[in-house]
Amino acid sequence: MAGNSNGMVFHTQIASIMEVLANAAVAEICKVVDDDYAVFRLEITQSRKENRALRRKLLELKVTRERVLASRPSSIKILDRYRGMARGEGHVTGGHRSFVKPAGHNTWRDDQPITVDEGSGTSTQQVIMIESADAEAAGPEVKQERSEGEEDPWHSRDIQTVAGAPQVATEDPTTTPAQPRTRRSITEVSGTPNSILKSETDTKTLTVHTGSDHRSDPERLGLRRLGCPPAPGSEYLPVFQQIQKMVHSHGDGNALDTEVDDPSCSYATEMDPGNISLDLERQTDQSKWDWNQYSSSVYSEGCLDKKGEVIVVDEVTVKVERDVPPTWNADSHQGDGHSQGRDFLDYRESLETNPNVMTHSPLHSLRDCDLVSTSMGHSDSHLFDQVLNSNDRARAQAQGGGATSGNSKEKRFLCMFCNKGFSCLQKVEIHQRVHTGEKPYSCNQCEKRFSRQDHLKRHQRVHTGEKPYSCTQCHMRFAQAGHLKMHLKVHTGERQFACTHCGKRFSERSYLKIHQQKKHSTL
DNA sequence: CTGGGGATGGGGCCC
DNA sequence: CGGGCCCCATCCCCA
Repeated sequence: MAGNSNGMVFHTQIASIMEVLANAAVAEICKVVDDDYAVFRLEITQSRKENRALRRKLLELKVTRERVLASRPSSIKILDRYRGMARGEGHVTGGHRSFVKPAGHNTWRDDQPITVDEGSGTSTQQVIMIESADAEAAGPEVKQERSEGEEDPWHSRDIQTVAGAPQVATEDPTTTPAQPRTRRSITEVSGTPNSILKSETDTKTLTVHTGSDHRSDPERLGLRRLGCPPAPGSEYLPVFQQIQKMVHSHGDGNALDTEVDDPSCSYATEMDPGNISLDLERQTDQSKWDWNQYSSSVYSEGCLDKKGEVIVVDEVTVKVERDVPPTWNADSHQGDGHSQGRDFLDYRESLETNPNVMTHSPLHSLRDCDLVSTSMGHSDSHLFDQVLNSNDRARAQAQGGGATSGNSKEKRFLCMFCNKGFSCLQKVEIHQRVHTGEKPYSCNQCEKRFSRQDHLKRHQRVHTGEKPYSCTQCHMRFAQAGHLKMHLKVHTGERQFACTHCGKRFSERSYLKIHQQKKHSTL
């Protein structure tokens, strides 16, 4: 019995000890979880605080910008002119007074790289200008815009707990296991149906997601090569305007706030970081980069104004994704072989292998523009550092005697994007509009824009009904010589394009091509 | 499906 | 050098 009694006491003691240990373990686990959760909440809180600060800064910036614009009659003149142009397609949506494309375009039109949103206290825009100084290190080339006195959030992140959140005694923000984050310029757009900014958070990944099927775009041709890469050879890289973020998470896009407001950790709390709202999908809208907007802003209708040439990229929608290295998303351009992002990659690749890039770019005068500097995080800087370093390398190589031949008849002016050679500066500048999407010449009757003046004139025959080319065989008249030439084949019965597979002949190469695609696509 | 017309993009050349 | 034109290619729309 005594043994049993001792055994009972022993078991009781063991049970007691076990209970104490279990309680201690649970308490420890709870503490750890609470701490982690607190850290997470602090991250979110900090993000919100940063966003608020950034928003205030942007508002201040906007006010300053308005003052600047108000003091610049020429700028306002351009703005007003464009508003007149844009009355057909530009809409003032909600409180955001901005020129937007028709529904489904998700592009903005601005008269200047710096655009003022009127009538909305919440609408802000921010402009990124990547300034590539000659032979300078890539780092300083990317300017970080900060308000005065604002410290780098990476280095100075004051931890603040939200009411109701568990207190964390002394968490060193710099040593917290928080995910590295990247501050980005944020454009908050309110009232723009296709440009909804759900919330603002930091982002880790800059994803340029393009690849729109321009066929589905009513203004497809105008958007065809929008958002092409910045000019690597230019002293000033393009201005990325309206870096807009769309934060999506768990359906409603407000999950971040929801998560933040969640009750603090407890025994029952399951923390699944992967399911927390930081797990945000990237999603960018198509046809985001409309260099035409820039064109119409810089140039008057059908008139090329060389002043203030900049390259503007509208609306790069950036979303948040965890653990993804900064990269240009080349996989997101399915269905469009000429996607903008792909262009950027191509251009980067070409830079790497282009020893003769010369710097003949209309972007050179960018320095004359009083642009707002950039606000980019280091991941972005890293991204563009690659570009800029490539740019510098290419430029250095060019200066080293790559393509500077003394023979003026040589095609020594190389396109900085595709390395194609041209005999004179003007040609290469015009050609580079292929890459930049710059369309300085706009039709004053239908808002269409063109990269070349002769194309504009040719287009305007559509409105005038002028058909100077008439068929001598019939009464058909055509606006273009090529149309007449093609038409003449109707009379001659010429079918010079034969299918190599079945022998069928066609009058036009395009017919043959379609035929082969449909009939012999498997060959 | 094919053909025709319209429109646009881009290069080259001429004046 | 800039404007203009020619030419070609491509795509879209429609009958």
